Amino acid sequence: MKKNCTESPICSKCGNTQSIICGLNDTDKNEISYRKDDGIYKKGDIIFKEGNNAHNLFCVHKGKIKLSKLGKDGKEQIVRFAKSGDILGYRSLLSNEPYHATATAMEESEICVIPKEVFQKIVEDNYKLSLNLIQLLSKDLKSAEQHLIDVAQKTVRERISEALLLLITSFGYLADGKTINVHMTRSEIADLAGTTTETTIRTLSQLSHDGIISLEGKNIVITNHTELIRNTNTYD
Amino acid sequence: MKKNCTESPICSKCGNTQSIICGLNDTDKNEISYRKDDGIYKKGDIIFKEGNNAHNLFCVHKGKIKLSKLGKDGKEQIVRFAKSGDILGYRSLLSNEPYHATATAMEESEICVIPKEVFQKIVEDNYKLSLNLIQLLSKDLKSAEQHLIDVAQKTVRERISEALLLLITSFGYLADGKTINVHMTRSEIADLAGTTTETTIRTLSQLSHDGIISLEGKNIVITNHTELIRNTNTYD
DNA sequence: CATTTTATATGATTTATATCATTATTATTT
DNA sequence: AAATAATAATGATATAAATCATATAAAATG
Repeated sequence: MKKNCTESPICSKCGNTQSIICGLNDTDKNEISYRKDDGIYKKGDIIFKEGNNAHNLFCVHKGKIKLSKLGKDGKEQIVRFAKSGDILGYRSLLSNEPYHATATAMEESEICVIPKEVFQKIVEDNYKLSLNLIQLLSKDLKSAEQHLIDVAQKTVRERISEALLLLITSFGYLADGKTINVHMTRSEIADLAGTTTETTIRTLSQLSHDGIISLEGKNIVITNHTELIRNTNTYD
Repeated sequence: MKKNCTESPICSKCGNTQSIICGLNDTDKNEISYRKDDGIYKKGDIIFKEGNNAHNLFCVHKGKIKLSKLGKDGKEQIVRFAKSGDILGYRSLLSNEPYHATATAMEESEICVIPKEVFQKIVEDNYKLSLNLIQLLSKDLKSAEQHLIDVAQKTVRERISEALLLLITSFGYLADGKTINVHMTRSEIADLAGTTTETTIRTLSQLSHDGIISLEGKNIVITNHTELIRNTNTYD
């Protein structure tokens, strides 16, 4: 559910320096600022749906988003996350396809909505931007392939350990440097690791029992990072 | 093992019209023809290895290639295939990273080897090419994400059915219109479907018993395509 | 604040698939 | 052609994880 926001972020003054939009010149940024719409999405709100026609590029100004696809019997599979500075939907716009996944806000998020034509126009006269998009796609493809191997070959305990590490790289820690900076239900973690809710609950409490993590309400605290990595059974 | 070939294919006269190289102008094609090297790879030959530094773009002129990554305990996972007209290694060249996967010839293959600098130079002054690369990456990412869900959520029988369909879309049929145009061992099919050799053997003979396929020596013949699709348990 | 809903926790049971073991068949090499 | 190696085929057994069932705790809602 999108609502209008009183003060819309201005692209040329956006704090997200790592965003792909930031590499653009001021003319382009101003064009985007002028044409874009701005939306606040509440926790659980759907930003776009898998299979729907793609009309916009989404630029996450603030918040946390999960990208998921529907699998067998409607079971959800989380494919990746997005946070401040990330852009969503560009793949569909570039190849004129429907959205590949469903984007859901994991917490209150502020997202700039840039119309398809504006984005396409800017890509057309920005060779540099197209190279950056290639980098982005390469990165996403690389992690998708890795995720594939993980899910295909690892045990549930290894996959859940991987999932926790992914949450850390995606969202980081709270100020204490050990509490994962995101709230997810056991069921969502299951959708990420490719297992069931019950097994996730059991495995997390095992990890907790083994002193690797600590479950404190909605928070997951990493108490032994080295051991967590060892539990993923990866060597690189 | 690379050998010199007496008559190297000339890019401007290459029959592979679908290749990304074909969209280039004659100047670029001639530059590639002049600078490229040409190699014949025998069945089982490794074209490049996961983790090695990337120095070349590979353009498959003829043959069949499997791209695989090493997973847990050295277990192989096939991530995709390449055939005539496909290019390999471009992702690593564009992002200056080592090769992401190992490329192995599945049968005698003829592959043009284009030096990194030549490719990079051409990408630099070819905006159109960079857009095509984006399309390619998008396509690969899309299928990687689908493959992820398949492996995560489907049963072995469903995954093996998917694997057979992937072989069909990758390599097509022989002239009879029903024999899959590629030879793979049960172990390789297992590496593709993410299961074990024994289970693959059992499942294939079940599919054969159910009249969906027919196992004729090294060949797999699809006798009931509709039923094979139904066995993948996919609806789209 | 009571009530309904949603999330977490654990136990018991089942099942798909891996693993181990052996034999048969088909290729490859000498 | 004989010998060797690689691949395919089956059976028996073990096991990780799903499924089913129920209980408790926490959040959301009227």
